[in-house]
Amino acid sequence: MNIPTRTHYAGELRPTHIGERVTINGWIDSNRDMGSLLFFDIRDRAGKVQCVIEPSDATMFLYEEGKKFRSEFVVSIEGTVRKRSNPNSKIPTGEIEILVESIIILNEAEVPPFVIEEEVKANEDLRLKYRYLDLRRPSLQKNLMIRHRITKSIRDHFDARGFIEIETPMLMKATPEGARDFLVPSRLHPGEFYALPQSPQIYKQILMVAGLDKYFQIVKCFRDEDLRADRQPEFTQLDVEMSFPDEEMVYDVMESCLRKVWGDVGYELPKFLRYSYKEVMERFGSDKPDLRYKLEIIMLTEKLRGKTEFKVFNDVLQKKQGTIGAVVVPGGAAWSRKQIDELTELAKKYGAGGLVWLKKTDSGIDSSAKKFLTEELHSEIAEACAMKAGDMALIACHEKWSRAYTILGAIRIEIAKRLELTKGKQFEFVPLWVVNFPMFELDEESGNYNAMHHPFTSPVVEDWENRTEDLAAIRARAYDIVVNGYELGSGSIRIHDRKLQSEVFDMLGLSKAEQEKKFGFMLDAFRYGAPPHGGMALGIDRIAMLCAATDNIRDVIAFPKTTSMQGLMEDCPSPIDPKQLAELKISIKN
RNA sequence: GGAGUGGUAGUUCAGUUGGUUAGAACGCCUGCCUGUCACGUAGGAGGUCGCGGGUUCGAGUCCCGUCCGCUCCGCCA
Repeated sequence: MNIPTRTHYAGELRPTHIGERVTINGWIDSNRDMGSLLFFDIRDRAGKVQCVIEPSDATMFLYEEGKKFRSEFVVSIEGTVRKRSNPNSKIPTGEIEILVESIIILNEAEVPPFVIEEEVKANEDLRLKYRYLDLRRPSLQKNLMIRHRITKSIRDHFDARGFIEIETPMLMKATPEGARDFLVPSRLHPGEFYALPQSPQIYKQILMVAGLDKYFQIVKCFRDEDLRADRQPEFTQLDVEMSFPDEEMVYDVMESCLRKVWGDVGYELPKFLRYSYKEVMERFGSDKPDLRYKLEIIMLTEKLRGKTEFKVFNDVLQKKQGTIGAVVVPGGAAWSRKQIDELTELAKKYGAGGLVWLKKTDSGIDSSAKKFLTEELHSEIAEACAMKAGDMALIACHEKWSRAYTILGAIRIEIAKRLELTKGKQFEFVPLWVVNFPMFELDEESGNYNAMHHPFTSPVVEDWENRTEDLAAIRARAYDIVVNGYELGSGSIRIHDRKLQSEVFDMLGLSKAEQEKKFGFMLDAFRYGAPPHGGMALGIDRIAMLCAATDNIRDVIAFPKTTSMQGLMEDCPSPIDPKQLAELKISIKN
């Protein structure tokens, strides 16, 4: 069968095409049989258009063929575009229709397991199993087109600035710091393994040593960790590295990149805010705050010190890092016991013992800790929180500084959700840099220090030189980009000095032997003239989520995995055949 | 690893205190219909109540286990 050559996409036909003879190839979206008058819509990736078969002796054969149409048949039709007598203002092609003159059914289709329509009703697992059907929906096609626009925009941007895209290996050395690696057994070297990259971090640094100067790559990365609504086991990063940079140079190239990306998909990105890690934690209770709304946290630690007999507060205040803070719910005095209980449960999930509420009304101030706090203290708290009559403050505390603010941050987000503070703001973007992260983080379980960013991050020189036993006080030359509550990516100025790198490894508890074994090749590279360098990595999937206004990462990935890391369509992972397995066993053995 | 929540027709769901033959809407099939576009209209087919076990005269419903989806905590240098 000759496949007729398409002249137009269905969705692009407009009144300017009236009178033209066109050929459309696509899927039957719906058909409406009026007896002897037959309407059907043809859909392709550009949209859909109505076709009509009118009765006459000459077109009887068309009518008979058209009667056979069912949903999702693949057809080719030829006909003439004409103005509709009854226009449909709801669709872009609504002013015209195609008067059908020829029909070819290219392929039939079984009744699909769910109706393919924009207002999706089927559950996600069913849609994932039949992903090829779900992907026929205009919104998912639009998301993939947005994603294409984003990567195209990024490549243009970095190309114009003299960056070159270089591919790095997918089979690399396992470096089991950080996230779990996906491992690939080596057949030729039994007992040895490759790992899939969690990031091309070391390769890109070595490219700087090699003198490539400005590198970028749009690259798949893999992490064998549990999933979330915004996290997949394989994800796409924009990876960037440059030689001889300072922070401002990185900020400039990344900011202008994102501004161009957003512009190319149709939105204007405002000026980036800049906050220190400490400031975002203390004001918003998160290192990736959504700043489309305020609801700032109010510090009460010093306000309450020595002023109360309340054991819950006093126990916390005795600890070095003990922190008490509050978030005000505008109009929250009207909240029910049940609503407050739900917030309390949320706080407990994040490690709080409970929540104290304090309501201010025209008749005075009431609180759940009334027995323990004086009336005067009630007023002081209300004043510190700048409460108006009708407001409620939710007070939480924890002996650990960052935990206290994390609890308050979670409450802040939940309040915003309940008050619908982001409603209608899905295309309002508030980008910010979070800077001055601590270099090290104390792991409470082991008592060891971990790198907060990664072990290749350069410390702030003066902090490093004046360091004490409190390693958490050392700041890193690291930075994150955050937009609307999503960490879009992070980066740093790297260590390029072999000795310093080795000292940092020491502090992280890596013996010299381990350093040599795991990172020897990198330390070796640093022997031969490593330039100062730094860069960043951004999550393309999350950028696409924001631009597509979805909070589900699966909506911007063609073939995503479920939260238990399965591919429902292809059914993977899956057992392998015995021969493969036998060979694998040999590879793993020893 | 943990918590919550869901799993009933092709799909989305309802199903009361455990009680006769498990319902609705959409979809599907057949007929009718010349301006529909969520077409209308008349009729019809369609069920391993996720799976396994238990309690009971009797289980979609109660109990135990298990699998799967989603969300979250831990985790994600």
